[in-house]
Amino acid sequence: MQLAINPGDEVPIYRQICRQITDLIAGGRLGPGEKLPSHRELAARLVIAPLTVKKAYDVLEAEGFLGTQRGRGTYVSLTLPAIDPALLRERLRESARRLVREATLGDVSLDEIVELLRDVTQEMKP
Amino acid sequence: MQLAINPGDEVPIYRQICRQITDLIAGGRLGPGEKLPSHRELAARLVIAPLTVKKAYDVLEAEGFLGTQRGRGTYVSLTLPAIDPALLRERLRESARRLVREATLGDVSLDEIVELLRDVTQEMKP
Amino acid sequence: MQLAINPGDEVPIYRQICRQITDLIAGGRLGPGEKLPSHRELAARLVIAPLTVKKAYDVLEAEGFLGTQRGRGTYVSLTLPAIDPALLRERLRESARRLVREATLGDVSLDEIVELLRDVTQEMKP
Amino acid sequence: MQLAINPGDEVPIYRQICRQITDLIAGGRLGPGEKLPSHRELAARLVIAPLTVKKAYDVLEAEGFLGTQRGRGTYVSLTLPAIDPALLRERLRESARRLVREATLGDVSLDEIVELLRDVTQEMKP
DNA sequence: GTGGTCTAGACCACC
DNA sequence: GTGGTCTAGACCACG
Repeated sequence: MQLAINPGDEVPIYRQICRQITDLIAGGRLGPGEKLPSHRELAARLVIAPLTVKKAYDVLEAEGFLGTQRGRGTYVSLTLPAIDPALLRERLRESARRLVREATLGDVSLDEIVELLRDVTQEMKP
Repeated sequence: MQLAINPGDEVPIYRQICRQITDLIAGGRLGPGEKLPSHRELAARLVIAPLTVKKAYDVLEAEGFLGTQRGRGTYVSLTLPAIDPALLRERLRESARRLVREATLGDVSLDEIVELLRDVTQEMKP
Repeated sequence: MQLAINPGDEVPIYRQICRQITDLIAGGRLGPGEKLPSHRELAARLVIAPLTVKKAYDVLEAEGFLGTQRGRGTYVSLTLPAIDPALLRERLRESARRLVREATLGDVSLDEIVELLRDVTQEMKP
Repeated sequence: MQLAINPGDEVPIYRQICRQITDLIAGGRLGPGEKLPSHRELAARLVIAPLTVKKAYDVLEAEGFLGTQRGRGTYVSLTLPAIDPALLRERLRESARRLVREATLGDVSLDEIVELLRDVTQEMKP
């Protein structure tokens, strides 16, 4: 598992980790039951404080993506969380609106956006 | 001009205001030269602190979307800011990635996303 | 709001706080929309580290009992979380089993247990 | 003897084992003098480390529920331990409080809880 | 002043 | 070794 964090970024480190791990899961590069590095090890690799990684793991566990077993480690959940369809729709709408807003301000056409989406999808698939 | 803010949201109130105003501009519902309500008035309408609206206006002015004329009020800039193409590309990519990530986790196909984008675009146009 | 924590206890401090706050909510002594003390203030009162209280608040927020607004404070949610009925049943069953087990080992009759439940209920109501 | 453990649970595995064995004793399904499987055998059956089962047996022996005879195995004690009444009362109170808390949050009436208790009691008797 | 994040370091329980 | 908890202290962003 390979993550890249950017300490100077506006989005907090622990959220960057969350985002990248859910990306890996969504892309199938992290499968159900797979073991993650211990929070200490990952912290050492990323050269950040262990608690920061642990917070990311905690959030993902609360959201149902990960499960931990004391003394044994942290694993990808066997059953990924079902999302409330109404909530999902609203989230997607908001993200779509954001994308369109940014595109409009930059004079980027809808077709170019669709192209970009395909590109990004390829990038994320395993 | 009609805005809706959500105090409990993760994104700060002043940014919610910024976002919605740029939305209105991008959608053409706020044209160049148009006058905005005073920050005090808008604050009263939204039931928040005037300083919060002021901060939003300040940010938008710094970004070139708005201009203020002392004693006369705040107006939409006559010439909207040109955005650094590289920065724009990166922002779009990130937003696209986010959309794809959410769609994948929710089992929503790319075609459905494209449909959603068209829908949202219609909604935002004046 | 008045809490009592026991640092030597087997159950972690932050969970003691969670438990007592949900108790207050369940008993109606903390109503929807009510403001909680800041995590720093509560920490000072309980003579523990602020982060410990914050963790409790974070957990309760993730569970839907509390909501926070940056710069303004932490409040009891206006809409308390709906619990999955199946999950609830299982939890209740497990708690009931535990109670019966302890009672059996101590030769306490079911009637005495019912009496105890009434007693405890009174104690928790406002 | 049939146990079910859940590695992902918040309560440690060795305590899950303790709890279930005391359950069996309290319910009469494990009588005084009865032989338990060796810790190695039980560990193999549960697919966990032998040391974990050993720890559970050790705790139960320390509490007086089990007795071991070197080279012969582990047995249920002929005389079950008397429990400190004050400690018992406090434990019962806490478990009762927990049950009431969960019931209140889930809008379950006290009568339904009493019904549930009778049900569970039946289930646990041999 | 309030919450949000990060750090460094400690001790414990579990497997 | 792993995760779980707690501390003391720092800096930032928000309202």
